[in-house]
Amino acid sequence: MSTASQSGGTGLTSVPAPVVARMPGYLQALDELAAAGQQTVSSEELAGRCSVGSAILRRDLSHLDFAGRRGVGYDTVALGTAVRRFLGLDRTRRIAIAGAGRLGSAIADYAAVRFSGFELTAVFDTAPEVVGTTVGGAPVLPIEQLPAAAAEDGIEMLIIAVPAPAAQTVAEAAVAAGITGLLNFAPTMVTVPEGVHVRHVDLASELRVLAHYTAPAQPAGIDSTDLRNTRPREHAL
Amino acid sequence: MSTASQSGGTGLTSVPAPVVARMPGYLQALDELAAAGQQTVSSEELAGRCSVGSAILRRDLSHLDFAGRRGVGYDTVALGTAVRRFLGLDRTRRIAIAGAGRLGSAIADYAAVRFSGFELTAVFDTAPEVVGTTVGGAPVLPIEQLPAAAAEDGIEMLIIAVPAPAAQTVAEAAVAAGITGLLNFAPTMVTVPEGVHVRHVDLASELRVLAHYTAPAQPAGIDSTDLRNTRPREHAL
DNA sequence: CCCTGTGAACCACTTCACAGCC
DNA sequence: GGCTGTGAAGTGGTTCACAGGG
Repeated sequence: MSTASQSGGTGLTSVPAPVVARMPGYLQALDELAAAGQQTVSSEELAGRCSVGSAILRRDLSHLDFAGRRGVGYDTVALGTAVRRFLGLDRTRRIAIAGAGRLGSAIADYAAVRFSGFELTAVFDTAPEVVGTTVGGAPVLPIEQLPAAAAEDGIEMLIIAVPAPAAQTVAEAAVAAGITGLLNFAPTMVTVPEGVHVRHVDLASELRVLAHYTAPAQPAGIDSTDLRNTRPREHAL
Repeated sequence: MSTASQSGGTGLTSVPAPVVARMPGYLQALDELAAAGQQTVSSEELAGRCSVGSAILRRDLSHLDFAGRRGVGYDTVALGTAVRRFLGLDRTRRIAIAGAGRLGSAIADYAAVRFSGFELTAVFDTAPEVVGTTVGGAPVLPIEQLPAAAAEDGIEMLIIAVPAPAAQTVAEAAVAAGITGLLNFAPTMVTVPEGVHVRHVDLASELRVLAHYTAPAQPAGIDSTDLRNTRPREHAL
């Protein structure tokens, strides 16, 4: 069985992954509403802003330790707080970036890194000419210092923005340093031991998926290049 | 939030969105295998490389106009061709980037943009000092020329890498120019008319989701430490 | 009434298991 | 024997619709 240990792990009732994935959207909308001075939202309105159905929004929120007011709606600030806590953002999370190249620098300067409950602690790189400089308000350190800096500053997450060949090595160093969350931008799959979370973000994949949806209808025609398979299976749809 | 809306104009895709999302992973693995000289793969081996089950891989491939050989496996090159066609990458797709800032430049230089079946045709920006330069091998043009360039060069997809406040405006210009696929990196939701596909890629959301999974168990409420590698490719940047 | 919260129905993707072909 | 392709069963997220509180 491949990935045998996948859902077993930490036993208890976990929140479905799709629900977790929607939470940041709710949080952003709530922050905007709160900033605009709106005190309450109905599930209908909030759902509309997030392009989801109101039923699913209500069910998602039922996973939170929070209740709305029937006949009224949700308190924007209080719900935002609840969602933040759910995401583990009720305290500031320390993050670092591996790779001070163009991508790493762009990410470092991206406001979200600093204003969404995160604190960029360091950027790691191997190139001597960038070590010692500052990127996105954080010092660029030699990658050898990752373990020490991670332990010292309590870094919990690492954004991997290095070339593909270096990604696995960086990931392993990060794991060894006690980091348990990786956001991998390198176009390579990294493997990590159980207990470490990796989210892989791949521009090429995204573009390719988009390409599928923007492709004109092409019924499989005679232009087919493979002639070796004698059975031209007809697909059901 | 990820794109779930398909229903392309011609009623083509009845292929489930999760299947489409996994195809790029198969393609990359197949390309690697083919480059390594391996002629056939079993579903077991290919699935292992993509961290999915072999059953799901076989079912995914059943959506293609392609057949493997029982007792042998799949021809790596031929299957790669079939997957490429499925993704609409059997012909080169023209793309452009809006925003020649750090992020836009990083994306433009990203090899995947050029070596995965895409051709970067132009980069658009408003800043006079960058217009006229070259980024990632493509000319930087004033954003006003988007419609003309899109029509002239047959641009089908646009990567939005502009500041959030400009994203919706850019999206509307793109739609008006006949572009039907948008990859939005701006931390804002853009709304488009039906028939246009948007994939939203949000670093802040990714980090927040990761924060949830790396958060220590919480006293009140539901702790969820869900390890499942749920959707290996969904968001990017 | 209005809007939330949720049991129950629904649907869609996943997984199993094996028939069919190599 | 090995491996694909697929009906059938299983699972889990979504949607419905209404009970229940303000």
